[in-house]
Amino acid sequence: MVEAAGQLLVETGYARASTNEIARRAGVSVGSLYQYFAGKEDIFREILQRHRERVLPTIMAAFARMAEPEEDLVQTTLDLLRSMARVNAENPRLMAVIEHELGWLEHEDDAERDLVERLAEILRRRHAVAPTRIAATAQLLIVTVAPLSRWLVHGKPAELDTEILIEGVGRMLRGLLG
Amino acid sequence: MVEAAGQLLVETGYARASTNEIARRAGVSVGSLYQYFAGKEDIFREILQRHRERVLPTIMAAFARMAEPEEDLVQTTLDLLRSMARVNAENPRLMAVIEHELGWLEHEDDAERDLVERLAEILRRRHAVAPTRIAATAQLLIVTVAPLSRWLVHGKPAELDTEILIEGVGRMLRGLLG
Amino acid sequence: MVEAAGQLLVETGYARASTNEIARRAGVSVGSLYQYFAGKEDIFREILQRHRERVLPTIMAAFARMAEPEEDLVQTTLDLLRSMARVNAENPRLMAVIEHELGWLEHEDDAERDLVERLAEILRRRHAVAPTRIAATAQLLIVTVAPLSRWLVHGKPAELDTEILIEGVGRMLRGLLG
Amino acid sequence: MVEAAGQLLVETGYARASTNEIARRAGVSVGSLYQYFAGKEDIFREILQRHRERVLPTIMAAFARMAEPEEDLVQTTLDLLRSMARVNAENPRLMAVIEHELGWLEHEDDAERDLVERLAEILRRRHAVAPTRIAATAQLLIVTVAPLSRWLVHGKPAELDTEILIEGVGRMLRGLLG
DNA sequence: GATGAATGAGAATTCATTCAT
DNA sequence: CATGAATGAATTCTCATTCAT
Repeated sequence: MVEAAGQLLVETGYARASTNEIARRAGVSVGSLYQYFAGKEDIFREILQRHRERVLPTIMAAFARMAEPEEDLVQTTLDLLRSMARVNAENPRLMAVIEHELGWLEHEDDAERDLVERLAEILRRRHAVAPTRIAATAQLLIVTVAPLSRWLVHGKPAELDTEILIEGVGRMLRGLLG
Repeated sequence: MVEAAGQLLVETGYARASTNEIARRAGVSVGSLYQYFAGKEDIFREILQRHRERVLPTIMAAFARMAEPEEDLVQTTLDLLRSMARVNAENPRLMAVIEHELGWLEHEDDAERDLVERLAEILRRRHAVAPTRIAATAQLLIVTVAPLSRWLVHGKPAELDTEILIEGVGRMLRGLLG
Repeated sequence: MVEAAGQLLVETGYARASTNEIARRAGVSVGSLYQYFAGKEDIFREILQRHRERVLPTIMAAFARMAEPEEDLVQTTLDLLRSMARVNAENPRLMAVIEHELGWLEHEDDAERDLVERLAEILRRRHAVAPTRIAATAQLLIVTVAPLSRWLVHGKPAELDTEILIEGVGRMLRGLLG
Repeated sequence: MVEAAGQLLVETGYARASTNEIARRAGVSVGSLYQYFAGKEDIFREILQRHRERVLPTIMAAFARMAEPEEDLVQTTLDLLRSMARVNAENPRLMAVIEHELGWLEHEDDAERDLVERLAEILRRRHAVAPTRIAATAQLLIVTVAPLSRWLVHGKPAELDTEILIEGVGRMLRGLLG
């Protein structure tokens, strides 16, 4: 059902994705759909939820490595970027549309705030940057890496080599963290 | 009329902004609206268009300064970031909604591609980076600065100081361009 | 629902017969109407269809009699004319409006072609006319009888006696077939 | 203007032929259109009117010949049929649509009634048929020849030879007229 | 729990007609 | 007379949601 909704979201957009059609594609009745979801929005909130659950472990794994003092911060961040790009690549169209069309139904940067908090904690423990700059640096990392990972998948022109881009990002990160 | 549409977009979102209500607010009849716009989408496309026309001069002015060899590339880029944030700040709610709700009707690839091209030309003339890295660097600058400028206005937590963030961006840029 | 549409068609014509009003008269919601019909045209196409299904058995029965060698061709054709006039007379207003207003949505060529074919076969088996004239004669019969049967019901001036007219048609048929 | 309306009538049908589009095609403003016509219906009534004015002289000429005792009634009627078919052939699509779509805006069989009257008078003077059958015969002739002439132009299958059909009609007429 | 027909408010869009310029 | 922008009532059609079976 959520899958059917995802398909339709990609094909027609949120507005034209009707609950009846979602149910039809999922091979259930509209009635059943309303047994499991409170309404149309709720289905797409679930899509968002699953998206986060898919992405979060990747980020957490990267954070775990970043927390290790012997790991290079820049390298692990670039690895994170690569991982995120890989996750996005699983269903690039869907990921793109989730970003484009489902933004309005989340008030909760809670998740993002939490990530920033964790990253700040890591920077603090590793004495990676001056204490006054920790919060801003953590934010900047999150705010920069996320759009980049999406763009790498569905925005990047084909003629641009990914590794050269990643190397450029590495320079940016070294400037920020160095 | 476009103004009325913008207001409604902010207040109710794209889906609930009806053409009849837009016309009513603009003080004209629906018929007139359809004399000037091909349909609902078209009105909002116009909003997008005006948005771009509002933003482009700012970018072009910054590019002009970047092209001057005596200007510091990083400083002018940060100025660009500040200018864009200022433009976005003129009507933060509208900008936010344009981001969140109107993404699906833009195919602004051409516009962005053009910007990247101009920026690449500047980097080339200033010998700012190695020739092999020009394209990637230009892309990275655009892809990084654009979301940042938006985020500074409608995503940034209030407790974070803008200047510290900008300084962080400065470090990233110096890393990239240095 | 089709009945309600028929009523409205008679009362107001195709253009002024709105889907909402049709639904209201049928005692259902517009939504239901659109669950069963693809659109406005579709409802009226169904009216046409039912009309044909009502008329066809009459024609087929007459054809069956015409196929019998012992039956008089002219008499059975006149009987067909009378039957068709009777069918049209069941709801003369509706038949008239179907003629006048629904012509543009029929491509009944196939149905008519089939009738001509069957009639030609009958003429051939009965050696009613010279082989070279069979096709033309069958066509002529169909093309002449059909409008006549309609005209008898909703075109004929009241002061004209039907039987005298039918007798006249008999003369024509005898001329054609004799 | 009437020409533009005729074109549109053929291309889109009465319902979709808008006054604005008619004016545009005619190269005048809607305002002007309403200076010359009382409304949409009026334009199409004019089309009907011109249609009749185009057809009537042909019929009258044939009637004049029929009135001559030395002319063969059947032959002149067949000539009329040929002439009418020729008139229809000038713009077959338009003639067909006029019949199909504009029927509802004429209450006036006055014109037809007049024709029947004249034909009856001719039959009476020529003693062509028994007095009791004059009215019915005249009607039958009109009612049969009119649809036939239209059908010859826009309904007749290409593989059917016109002259064989006309010959068949001749037989019918000879049967009818004695 | 599942079903899916029924609902009907609400949306987008059209177009005959008017009237100030 | 000509113009054509403006009008807005009316129409077609959609779709989230309900509820009796």
